[in-house]
Amino acid sequence: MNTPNLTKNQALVLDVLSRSEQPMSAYTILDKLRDNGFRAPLQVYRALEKLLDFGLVHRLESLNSFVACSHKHESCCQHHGTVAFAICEKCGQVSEFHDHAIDDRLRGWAQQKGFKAEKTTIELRGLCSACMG
Amino acid sequence: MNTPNLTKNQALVLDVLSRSEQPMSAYTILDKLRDNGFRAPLQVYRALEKLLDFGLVHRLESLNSFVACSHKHESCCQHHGTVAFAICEKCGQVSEFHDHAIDDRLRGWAQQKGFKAEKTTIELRGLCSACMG
DNA sequence: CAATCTATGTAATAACATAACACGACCATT
DNA sequence: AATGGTCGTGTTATGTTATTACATAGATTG
Ligand SMILES: [Zn+2]
Ligand SMILES: [Zn+2]
Ligand SMILES: [Zn+2]
Ligand SMILES: [Zn+2]
Repeated sequence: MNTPNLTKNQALVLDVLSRSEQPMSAYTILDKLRDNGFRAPLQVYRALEKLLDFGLVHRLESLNSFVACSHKHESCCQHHGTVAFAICEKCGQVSEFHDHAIDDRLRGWAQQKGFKAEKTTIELRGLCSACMG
Repeated sequence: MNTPNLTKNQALVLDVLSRSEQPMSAYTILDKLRDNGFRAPLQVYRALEKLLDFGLVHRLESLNSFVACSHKHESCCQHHGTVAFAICEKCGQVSEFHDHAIDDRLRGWAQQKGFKAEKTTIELRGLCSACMG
């Protein structure tokens, strides 16, 4: 999916997410954008839907929250395939990474089972190095 | 975690989940158990919490739903480490599997980054072989 | 018995997400 | 210019998922 020009609301939502150190729920984003005229959850959800399509934002399923993609300038490949997330329970920091070996294993399983995967979620919850005692 | 005797409510919830072909939300479980005296969501959530602890039930994060564990009698290992799920969008069927190579890769990444993973979620959404055109 | 722990019941509320309808901007075709 | 279509938007209401707070009852134990 290529990334066309963003609309006003999309740009606002992406901006808020990009500045955040932590994942944000749709309602947290809404609160941050009240001063910009946001009044209702749908304004956030509609923007998020597009940003997810464009690959500019990821949804963390285990958190019902969203993060800006941090994969952009990586050397190994252009458009990421499956992305994995490590989420610190304490400080909330999210590390986005991908691993082609894991992709391969999952693809192999799917092929063998005749399963056609449209979307893959990989999320680690735990403690980041900075937060470990 | 060893599995002690289940309480009445835990047994009811596990029974409903075990009979289901598909994952169930807490509220769907609640509806199924109205005739057994269930009146409030908390009765379900409390039972689920314990069943998750015991490893008898898994939560599907991308669905906000729950399935009974189907990993019990597998040959390769006793207690599963990380479990992955393939979820058919059409028929709802869930296949639970695990892959030690994936575990190893994730463990390797975590070790390298100093991340201590407490819980890992792997979910594939797509179409099962029976549902593909 | 008193203290404590666990399971339970109930009501209220919080948090997350979508449906339905309306309106205006934009653009292509006529 | 008028028509129709798509898209983004605004607003209200509603649906779905999960938790907080408080109360009760039974089992356990010192
Ligand atoms: Zn890559
Ligand atoms: Zn941390
Ligand atoms: Zn195994
Ligand atoms: Zn299917």
